Amino acid sequence: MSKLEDAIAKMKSSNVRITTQRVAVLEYLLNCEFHPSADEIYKAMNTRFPSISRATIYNNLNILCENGLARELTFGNAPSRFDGNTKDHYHIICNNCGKIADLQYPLLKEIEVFVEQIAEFKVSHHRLDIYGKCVTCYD
Amino acid sequence: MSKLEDAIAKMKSSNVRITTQRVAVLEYLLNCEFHPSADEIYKAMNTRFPSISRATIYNNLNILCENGLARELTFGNAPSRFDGNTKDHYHIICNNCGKIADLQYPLLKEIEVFVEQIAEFKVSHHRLDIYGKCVTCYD
DNA sequence: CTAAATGCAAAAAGTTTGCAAACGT
DNA sequence: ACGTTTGCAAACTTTTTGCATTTAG
Repeated sequence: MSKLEDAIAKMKSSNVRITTQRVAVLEYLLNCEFHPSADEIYKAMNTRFPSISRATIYNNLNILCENGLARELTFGNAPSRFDGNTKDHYHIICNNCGKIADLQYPLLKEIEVFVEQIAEFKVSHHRLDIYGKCVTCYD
Repeated sequence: MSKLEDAIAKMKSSNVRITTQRVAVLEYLLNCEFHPSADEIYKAMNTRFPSISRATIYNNLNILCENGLARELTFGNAPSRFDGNTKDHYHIICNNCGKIADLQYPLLKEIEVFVEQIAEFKVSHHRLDIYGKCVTCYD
């Protein structure tokens, strides 16, 4: 079962309607080797669906994220990036060119345990981003 | 030497001009027991300076951040929050009410070392946020 | 005196919303 | 058929910019 078929099955079981545009956005995210912005997704979709609207892109991205089929990566005032990889992982971000790379690292469960102990707080998840300069950006 | 005097000394040595509004923003941040947005800072300043402009707030926040006297905490499409505490620390954020608490935890140097080893990447810093529900927000 | 900061208004950028028409189930 | 999604335009929010006036050093 391909990742796309798997994701479509997930949509069906969550009663998320299978529309052409929605599947196209999902497929694009699953096969994307970088972390696209809504606008980049819009432009990519635009070649196949010349009349697609940005609102449709945003709407579908939100629905996919709400249903665990994509992740939104927010970066301050910069446009959000989207990630079709919903497995837990961290990110490495270049301060200079903005490139985002995935970082596989053992999940920091101990910090979550610590927080639940010291604070009266029920942890749901955490986010870790490493900033710096990528190879192509340092002298 | 108070935190404010200390910060003003830092401004002088960085050739950052000491204006009434700038010092007021800085003082507000240093004494603020929460993490205010630009708008909250604007409203607080507005009582003392009825004609202050949002542009002045943003301008000063940017200058303070650029000079290491404040930190901007970005949260996606939600307005940025500002932190007068420039010592390294993490944050705990409530998914429900949005409240932000400081988290003192030993800095994760080992992850930075790891990233520099596996990736060709010069790390400058990292950010870690813990999400979940605060006491007042869980049943 | 000079360069930077202020206040104002307008612009910019990203995202959301309202609505009629089209579509999925 | 029904309710959801689409596409369009307009609205909205946060932040930035341009510019004349004021202020700090």
